Amino acid sequence: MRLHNRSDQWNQWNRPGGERTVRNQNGESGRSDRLSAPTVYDVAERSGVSIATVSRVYRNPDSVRAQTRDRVLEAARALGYVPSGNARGLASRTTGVLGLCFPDYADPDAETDAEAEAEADDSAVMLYSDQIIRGMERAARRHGYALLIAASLVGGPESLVAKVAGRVDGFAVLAKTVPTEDLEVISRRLPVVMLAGPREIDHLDHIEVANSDGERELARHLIRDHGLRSLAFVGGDRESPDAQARFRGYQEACREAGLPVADEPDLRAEMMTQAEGVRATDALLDRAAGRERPEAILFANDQMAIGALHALERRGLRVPDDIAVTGFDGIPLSRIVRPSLTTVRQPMRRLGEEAVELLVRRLADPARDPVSLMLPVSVARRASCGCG
Amino acid sequence: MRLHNRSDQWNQWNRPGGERTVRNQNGESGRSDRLSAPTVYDVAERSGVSIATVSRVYRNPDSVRAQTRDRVLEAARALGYVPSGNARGLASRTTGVLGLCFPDYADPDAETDAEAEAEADDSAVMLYSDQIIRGMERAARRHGYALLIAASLVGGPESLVAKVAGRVDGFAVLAKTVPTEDLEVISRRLPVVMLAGPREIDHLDHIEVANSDGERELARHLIRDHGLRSLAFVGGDRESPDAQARFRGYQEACREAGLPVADEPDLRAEMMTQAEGVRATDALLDRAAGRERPEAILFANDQMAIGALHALERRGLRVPDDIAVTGFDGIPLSRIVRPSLTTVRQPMRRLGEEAVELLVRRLADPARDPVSLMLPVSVARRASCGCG
DNA sequence: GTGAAAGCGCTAACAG
DNA sequence: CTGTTAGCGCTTTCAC
Repeated sequence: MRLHNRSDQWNQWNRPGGERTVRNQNGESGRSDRLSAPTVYDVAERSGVSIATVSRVYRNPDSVRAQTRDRVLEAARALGYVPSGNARGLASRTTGVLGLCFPDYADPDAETDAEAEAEADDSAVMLYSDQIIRGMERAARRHGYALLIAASLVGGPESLVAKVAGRVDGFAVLAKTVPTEDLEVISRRLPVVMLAGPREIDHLDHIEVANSDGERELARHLIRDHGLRSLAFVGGDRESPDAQARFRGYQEACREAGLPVADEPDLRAEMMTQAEGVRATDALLDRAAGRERPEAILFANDQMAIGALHALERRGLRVPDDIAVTGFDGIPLSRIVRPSLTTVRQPMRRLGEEAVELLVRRLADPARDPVSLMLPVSVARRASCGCG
Repeated sequence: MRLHNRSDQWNQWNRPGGERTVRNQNGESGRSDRLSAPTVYDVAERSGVSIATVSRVYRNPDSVRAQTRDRVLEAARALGYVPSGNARGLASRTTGVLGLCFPDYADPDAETDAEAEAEADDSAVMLYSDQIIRGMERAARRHGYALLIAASLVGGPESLVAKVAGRVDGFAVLAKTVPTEDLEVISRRLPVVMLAGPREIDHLDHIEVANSDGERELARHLIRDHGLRSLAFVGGDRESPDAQARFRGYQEACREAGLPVADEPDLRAEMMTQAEGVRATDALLDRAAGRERPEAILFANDQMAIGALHALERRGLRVPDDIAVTGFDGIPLSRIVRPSLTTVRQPMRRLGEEAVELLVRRLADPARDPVSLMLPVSVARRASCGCG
């Protein structure tokens, strides 16, 4: 317990703002004043109340007599008082902010010209995180939170992730964004939810998308409804859990239907871009030159499928009459290309919303068991498979 | 100056974490520990250095001997230490975060089903802020900042804007988002940049888009290159500075060309949606029933123009042969519709990037004169005017 | 309903 | 290179 707490001492120790008062007495004001913003002390002094009351006016207005409150608010306005989120957070140990870390798809230093060119292709990728951001922002707002976003950037101990972690009450992480090791440490101190990837750390909440189910249903549709029997699958990076799961769904559908089950995708593309879709298609067709070509090519994402559409057109093959094509993701472009692309829609916006719900829920009850959600997807039957 | 500062006293006063140590001695650990996160004191103790050194390891790693640093880092890792952004911000008076306040386009409580339906139309609006967010996030990251976003929501003294303002080093505001009065107060304490609207407060930095120039050039193109002489303009809300400026550009082009200059748009639509575009088109054509119809309709945004495309098709009018149509904004959909829409592209992504640059610059030099940027736009000549 | 006291966890001179 | 010290501005019991 504290000794020597005579009032005069404490005023000096606890309220070193004596100089602030002097500054105000000097009549300084206006723009250049920005460096030393007014504090509760200034507002308290000007309105003749204690700092506690000023605080109450902002935290819980009803606990202060209306007259007092108005005096405080008026003083605050006159002074240009803006409560410091930092001080508030420090004292209350909450920030009122949720966070999102997502992968750094685009190089921030990229040439602006090249950007413009690449935008068409690029935008599909970006929309993924855009949608999640949108979903999170809305849900967060509904719960009274703001959203702090940062694309990941590897770094020293002072990485962006750490910065985010230190400024939020909890946050979501897109798969492959933050080193598992870091997450291990951070998640011991605040709620983290993993999005759209493997769970990695078992005590975390976690949301994934039904990749495998979606692809299985899509393949089933091709087999059962269109009677196709000779399919080919173009996968993605071996490391991508999404691409893996999609291939697994494809395998399952083949197995179910009594078709030969491939061990591996007929082809893999690392980046899963349109360009790679073109390449893959050409390779596949060249390879099948002698024999009969597949009746359908299933791609692990829309980008590649759209590339395939171009490649096939160039080769004079009609989609879906000569060959069917499908994608995965349900990016906006998929609805627009000709023929429109049959694909599996991912609920990205909802992913963001659910992430917030999970965070809010865990904040309310840190002891609850880790949750793992699997969001359903839906097959969009369009022209490229012979529907619509 | 402080009296009685004997070490034993000060340890007790300055480091009330004595209890924390006890807690650790109790051997508590694991998930439920989340409430009392480890601090610099814990890390310092465990690694046998002072808190200052711990701090240095994170702020300026090179100022600490490698061996010491590793000890600290190891202790931090073991403890699950995450630096508190709040404490850091409070002590250093900076947050390393920039903010963005944008309008609350979509009701966060909207039915999710209805949302899905509305998405097509909705997405155009949303993309506006999405693009800005994207631009800001990238630029912010490049400068080492994270981005805090929040759609505006009116409220008491504790509005979201205030929350954002209290947690960032500076922020951007989309026009019509924050009450000017609030901005007045806030901008006295930290840098604010106004985006895509009138400047409102004259000492603020401010970026707008060359609405008037764009529309003028577009109208010129119609008049000079396509030889059209009878034009109609469908505007937006009387209060919208954007819509106003676009109409002004249209007027200028008419004046230049010696055509009759309208005082008012031929028609106004408040919301500027596709549906209103349909309505406006029908109204315009019905009104002109007897007389000859205009050779072109210029809409204040793409949404309406796209609605017009539908309406015209329904009436059996061919675009651009029977009548030309133009929009404004350059939303993705404008490139996709048939005929593709001639429009004016807004550099929304760049808006976000420039906003960050302005903020960073002002942070570096608070005394510099307020800047007002006007971002150039470009006319996209496509099918709906008879080009492409 | 209001005030006084006691920190929240970190940074930032300033010494050594 | 490392430690000591003095706050940063606010929230929070506890008294009154």
